Amino acid sequence: METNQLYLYNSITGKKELFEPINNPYVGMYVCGPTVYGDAHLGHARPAITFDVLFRYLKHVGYKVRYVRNITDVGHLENDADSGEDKIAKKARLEQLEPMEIVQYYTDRYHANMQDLNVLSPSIEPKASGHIIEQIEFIERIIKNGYGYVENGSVYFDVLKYNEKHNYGILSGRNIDELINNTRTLEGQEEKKNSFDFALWKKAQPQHIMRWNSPWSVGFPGWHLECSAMGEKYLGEVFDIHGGGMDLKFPHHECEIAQSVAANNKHAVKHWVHNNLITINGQKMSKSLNNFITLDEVFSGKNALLNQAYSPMTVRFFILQAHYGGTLDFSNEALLAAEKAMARMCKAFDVIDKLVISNTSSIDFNSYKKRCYDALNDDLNTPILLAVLFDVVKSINLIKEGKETIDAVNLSVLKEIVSGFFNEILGLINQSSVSTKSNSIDTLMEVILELRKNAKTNKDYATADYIRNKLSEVNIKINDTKDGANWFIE
RNA sequence: GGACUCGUGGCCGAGUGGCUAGGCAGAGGUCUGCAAAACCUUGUACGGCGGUUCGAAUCCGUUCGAGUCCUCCA
Repeated sequence: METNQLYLYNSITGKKELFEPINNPYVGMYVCGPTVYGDAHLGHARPAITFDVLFRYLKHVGYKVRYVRNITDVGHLENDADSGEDKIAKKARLEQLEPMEIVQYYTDRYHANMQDLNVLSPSIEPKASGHIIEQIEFIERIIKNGYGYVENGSVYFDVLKYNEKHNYGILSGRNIDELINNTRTLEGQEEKKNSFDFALWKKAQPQHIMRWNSPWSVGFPGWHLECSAMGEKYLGEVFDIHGGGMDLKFPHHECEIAQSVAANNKHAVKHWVHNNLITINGQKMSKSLNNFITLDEVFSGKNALLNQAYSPMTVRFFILQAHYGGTLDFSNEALLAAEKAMARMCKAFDVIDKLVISNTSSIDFNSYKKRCYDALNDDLNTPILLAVLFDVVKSINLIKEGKETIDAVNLSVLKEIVSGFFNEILGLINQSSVSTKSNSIDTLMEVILELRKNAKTNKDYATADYIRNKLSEVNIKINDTKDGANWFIE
């Protein structure tokens, strides 16, 4: 699709911009992945799905995409920690486990959640702990260029110095003067020249279990460094897209920009894309606020905030029903609405193979297809795309009822729309058609429905209702239609 | 306090200077032994107050409210 023009909102310019790869047809995309010290929650599903769709769409239109999503397994500090203690190390002590054991455990669980959500694996999933050498080398370059200083075994980034020639705050719209006035006084800041300087390398305290040798001290890399180092390693000094949650804009991504400019004298990222947050009761869902629902809990329904379990596909649909740039508020009502909406869509798609093919078509499915592309090309507008697909659903139903017609050519376009946009790009899976594929149960139900049909013919409604009610108790639902009865598992 | 974002019908959520978003719920209907489901039809919303305009929910100002960030947490 050479004519396809994707416009993406660029956080750094604040405008929708035509996406043009630096090195067509190759596209490099880096997205901040999870910190693996706990189970993923609903909030983590949002960036994963957002950038999964972007990844899928870029591939769909013909680009060769290398998608790098990191695993953060070192270097992060507790929000409320007494004294800057590595998050993972702390949990390790509490649970009497090796840090890497925890990393492995939660990484596996994260992967399982992602698979449930039908999120494709990234091309490369690098771990911070596996790139200590690259990070040290990156720091050396920053120091050599005069933007880092060593103090007591730790290395800090000199923001003020950087800001003389460059613009610190370019992404988040902050300026240094405000940072000076507004930064709170915190403990453990004495080593830094300025409160807003950030660490590139941190000397390990005795309680830190995760530690590596470096030219400056035995310690661990700073919190923003891994993305700069790994992005450069796998995507080059300059690459196309960097994604992540809104909450990462400052300081994380701001610091990344500063690091890359300090090391290479150029901006590493052409296009910044930020997804918004999932809120609950209007507030950000996060670990620190302790108002989160893990994905496992959503899928099982085991959380006091949940009225029921919601399938991974319901969650995916729910997230896609909102534009990635806006907040999305969690509620049982909204999840339930998504579940029903998705079911209705799937049921319509199920009847496509049973549609009667006419000589002419009263509906032009190519125009739907165009609207699908238009929706995605306008800053990945998945809610609009879903609205178009609901128009398609309506058309399918009208054809089914004989009120509209479809010919063979349009039928193939219709199938293309479903497999292309619904399955391939949005990554949704029609589970109603998948779950009923069991030969023995099919045969069994055929027999039962036959017996019930006979009962109905004989006006033995007591027996007919008995069959229906009893099976309903085990979630096998029977519906009578004018073409006979059908059944499904609820 | 500062930076930024947002405020749309019962709920979720698009959009935008004049033309139906969509979904869920509700209402009416079709179908039907009954039920359920399915399908069809249906709503006239854009925080308050000013202003610009032939015309604003959409632009500007102001006000109220909410949120995110402002930390050595991604």
